[in-house]
Amino acid sequence: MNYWLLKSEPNEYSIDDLAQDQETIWDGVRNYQARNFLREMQRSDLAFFYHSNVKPPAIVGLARVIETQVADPTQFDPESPYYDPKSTPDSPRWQTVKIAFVEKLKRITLPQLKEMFHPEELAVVKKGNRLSVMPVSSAVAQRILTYSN
DNA sequence: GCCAACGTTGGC
DNA sequence: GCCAACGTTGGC
Repeated sequence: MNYWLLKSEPNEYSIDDLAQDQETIWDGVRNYQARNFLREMQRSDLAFFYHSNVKPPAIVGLARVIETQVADPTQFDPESPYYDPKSTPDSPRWQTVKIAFVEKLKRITLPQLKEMFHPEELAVVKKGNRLSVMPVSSAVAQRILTYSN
């Protein structure tokens, strides 16, 4: 089983939104590196839910991957800001996953994460990192879970 | 609000 | 295929 980190701006979609919805399709990712990680995800993988673009940014919860290789529906929707006219239902360009709410965690802020981990251990503490989907090693994941329980 | 980092676009 | 210009992310 693998661990991941998913960034979201809470004014777009927060952990409370996920707690209310219980599950959601992680749509709107339009970065190839992030998509490649989404393609690697397997059912029952766990993802840390991270709030970005707020003060302070923080890990706030946990989600579980419940369905993989989901074609992002927004790529076919001309009304969506994520519409991709070059993508067809026969060969969708953007795959994602469906995730389910697991729990809210005791918040770990970015400054705290920087104290706990080196940039090589956890990409989200690296300066200038803009990737919205990234892997987390199980050693790092265990330390986060221990800290926030 | 600023701006560093970095991905994407498009002219050549 | 290079790279300058441009746009976006996201911490500060």
